[in-house]
Amino acid sequence: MDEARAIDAFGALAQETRLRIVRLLVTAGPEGLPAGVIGEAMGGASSSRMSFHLSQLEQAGLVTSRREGRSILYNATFPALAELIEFLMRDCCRGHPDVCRPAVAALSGAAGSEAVRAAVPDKGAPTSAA
Amino acid sequence: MDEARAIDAFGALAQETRLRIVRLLVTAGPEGLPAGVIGEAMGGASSSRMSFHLSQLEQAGLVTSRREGRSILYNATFPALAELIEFLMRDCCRGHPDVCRPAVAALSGAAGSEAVRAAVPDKGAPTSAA
DNA sequence: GTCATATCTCAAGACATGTTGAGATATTGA
DNA sequence: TCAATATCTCAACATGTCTTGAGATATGAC
Repeated sequence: MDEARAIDAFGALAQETRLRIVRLLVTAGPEGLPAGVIGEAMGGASSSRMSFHLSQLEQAGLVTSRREGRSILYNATFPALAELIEFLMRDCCRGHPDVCRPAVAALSGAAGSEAVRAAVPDKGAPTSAA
Repeated sequence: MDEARAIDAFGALAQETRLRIVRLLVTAGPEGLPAGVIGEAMGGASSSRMSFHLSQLEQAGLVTSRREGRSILYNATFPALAELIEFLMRDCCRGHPDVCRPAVAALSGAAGSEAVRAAVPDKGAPTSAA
């Protein structure tokens, strides 16, 4: 993911309604949800407001849409989310792998395991990264 | 990291100058850089422009500042970056751990290793997450 | 104290973003 | 074809963001 694309993605996520939409669609999985249901979940947002935010997310590449009958189903673009995470991690781990370890460790739930230490590279960065 | 804080952070990163500042400060490490040097690196941005963006980043918790002589040194807040990554991973891995694995794997540079598979939890999610 | 340096603060203007409401478009069923 | 449903598109408005330039503030050297 290049810088411009990351900026678009960050911008798309920097808004309450859109961030919630993404989280909702992530939990909804690959089947997706129709715009109307998403609007309901957003507290009964107007259709034009939904359309606006959904198109912003789609332009940013974070969701995709497909028509199914009368409805248009949206789903999260998981690869784009993964790339965004990777973009952030590259920035923040470049020379500071000890910073990313806690994030990965928190994910795994387990204590700072050997697995985590193995997953995050250690290029000999300082430990006082705070 | 809660939703509101994540939105602030995403908003702060959704701007070319600010994203570059963060990347610069990450590579600069814990010693940090003076505002003037950062401005130079941003193509000679005006001091008021720098001040604006740096204060945005500081409000979002992504950088911290301290005075040292005449200069004010800024450095990246690594824990905040790590929390942001964790926030994103939680969203995107909730039920879809196979999505986060590539990101972690890309970080480690190594092929999709056992270490990575161990670091990212597998709660029995579908594999067709795309 | 005075001066130079480094940075911040403030106000103004241009531009971008988010919301609303009215109306257009596509799909389905009677 | 007609009506109902689901969603999009557009224009208008309010609000927020970014840049600029002028001036204020803090620090250190003379």
